Amino acid sequence: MPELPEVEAARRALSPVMDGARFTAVLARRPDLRIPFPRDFISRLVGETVRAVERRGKYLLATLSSGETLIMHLGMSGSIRVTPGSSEAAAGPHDHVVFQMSSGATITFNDPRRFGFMTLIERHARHATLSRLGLEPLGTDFDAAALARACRGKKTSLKVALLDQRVVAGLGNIYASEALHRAHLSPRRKASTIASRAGAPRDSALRLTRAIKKVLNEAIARRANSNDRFRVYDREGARCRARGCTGMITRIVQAGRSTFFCPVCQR
DNA sequence: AACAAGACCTGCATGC
DNA sequence: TGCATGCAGGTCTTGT
Repeated sequence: MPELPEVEAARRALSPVMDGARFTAVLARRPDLRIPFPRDFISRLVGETVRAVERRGKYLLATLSSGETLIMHLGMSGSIRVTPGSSEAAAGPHDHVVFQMSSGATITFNDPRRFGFMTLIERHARHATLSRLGLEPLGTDFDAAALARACRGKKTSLKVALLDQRVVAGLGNIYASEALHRAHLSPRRKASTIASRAGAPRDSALRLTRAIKKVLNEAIARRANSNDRFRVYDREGARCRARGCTGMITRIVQAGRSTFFCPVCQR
């Protein structure tokens, strides 16, 4: 499920019950998530106070008073439940981690496919993937010039480049397709074509940055991922929703993943 | 170095 | 009904 908007929604749910709160109990019910828990995961958490819950791309980061950071990733099917009061009895299938906080809340991490994980690190820079994440699409330094720079010289398709977390952090398979449609750019274009030879942003880069922000902000504002709101994702064979366009949404496979686009209005 | 393909794991929809 | 197949919103590793 989770791309940046869903992760941001999780952050906003966690922040009020975690910020300034202490871990009073930690339950790791199933040890074999994508990354195994570090040794002493529980003892390093219990008693610690959360300074803040932040998000970087699709990663949730809870900084602790000890200086360590709790990293949470929802993978493909992960979700986080926040319930008031102690509700250990409610732990169900695929509830892998349960936090009891001094704020009174119970936080439950559920993940059927177990592509998600939780771990503890001493410093952000120490985490290989985290330290290599690309532009934060809702951050202040995300603009056409930065995106063009990140795509310069890239021979992959635009869609595959947008999926690469080292280019833009947080876009996933749905919103990469949605942003490209909104920008009227073909997912098959070479990524480097949004920059001039010298690396300056073309008009397409400007349209794409605006489209990415718009698509993500709208999704955050509306919270739920209801399919009928998508312009292209999972709409193969349906009519293009772009103003004045009579095209039909097409599905292709790029880097092993479905891409949906309109071949008429996306060039 | 950059890219494609396969791997990880479970659940759901489809078709026979 | 049962069973097989293919697909899913993410990343990591392996091989070219």
